[in-house]
Amino acid sequence: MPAKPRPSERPTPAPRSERGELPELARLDLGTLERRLGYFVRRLQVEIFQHFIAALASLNVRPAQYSVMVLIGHNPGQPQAAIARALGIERAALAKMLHELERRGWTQRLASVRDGRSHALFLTREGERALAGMEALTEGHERHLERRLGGRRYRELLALLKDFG
Amino acid sequence: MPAKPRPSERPTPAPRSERGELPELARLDLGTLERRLGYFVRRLQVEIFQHFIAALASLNVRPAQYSVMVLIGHNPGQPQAAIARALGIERAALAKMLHELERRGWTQRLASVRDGRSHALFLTREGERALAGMEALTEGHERHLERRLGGRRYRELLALLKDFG
DNA sequence: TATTGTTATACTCTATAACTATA
DNA sequence: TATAGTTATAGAGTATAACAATA
Repeated sequence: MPAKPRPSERPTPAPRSERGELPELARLDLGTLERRLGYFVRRLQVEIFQHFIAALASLNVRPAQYSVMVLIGHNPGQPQAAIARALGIERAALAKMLHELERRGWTQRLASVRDGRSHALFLTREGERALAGMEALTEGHERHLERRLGGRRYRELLALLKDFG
Repeated sequence: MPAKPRPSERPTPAPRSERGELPELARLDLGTLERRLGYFVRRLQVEIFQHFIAALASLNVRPAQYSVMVLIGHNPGQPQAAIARALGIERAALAKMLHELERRGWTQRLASVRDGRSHALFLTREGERALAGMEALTEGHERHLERRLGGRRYRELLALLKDFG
């Protein structure tokens, strides 16, 4: 549904984009946002997460849950604090998430033999299977991003960010 | 506070980072997250937003509020729907935010003369001043990001993302 | 019929504090 | 005294549906 022109109600003419087209779709002026890295990073992150959630809708898995499953899968036996620290999330948030993952039968907490305070985390057999399913869907999601961004931009972004992080 | 080594409680040796150091700080294996653009974009976005919020703490302005102020400032007289669409946020969320911005005396809603349904948005005189303050602090924030990421990576990221969005 | 702005609801995320049990 | 895990709370962000007024 094509929108109608938006009225500018002041003598001050609303600035137009540099491309010179008519304001039919009201391409607004981003102003100083054009120079804010956070603005563009946020827009991209939101788009990526939305597509990720849709891609994994059949498993009803959110990005944060996926990242926890991956980390436990690659680091079995680690305590919760180590996982939380590695992902930059709060211990409290992780505890709540693990409750849910355990309820689904995907993760397991075993009392640590070396430190009575900590829980060693593992995936269950079923959790391994679920993770395999997530990885298959996530691969498809990643290939979608590659097409969406263009292979070159995708690779350059990944290299820049990975090198930094 | 240096942490102690984390126990791996299974025969399976926990994978270590490629850098060969001892697992004193338990650098965990990111596994397949190493190939997920969304993971790195999210980590960067969170770091940027945290610093932004701290940098503008004296004004108590959140990133979304700042982006709305900038857009209204550069596109005076636009209706709410146009602002919401340009920023990719919900009309409902914007309505709530404008309530707050209006309460602070920074924005103004005038009934549109051309469309009885819509409100033309403007910054007040005070809003213009507040925005100027935000821009000064945001510039400092942006220069911090440039140092943090390295000037080259900062510029490359901004160019890649801006060109895409 | 469709759109604008609004309100209400629900759910997720985040941040914080307080608590216990261990170290 | 510090840490690990837990619980509870509050706040922000997001998504959705419903509604009145207007187009």
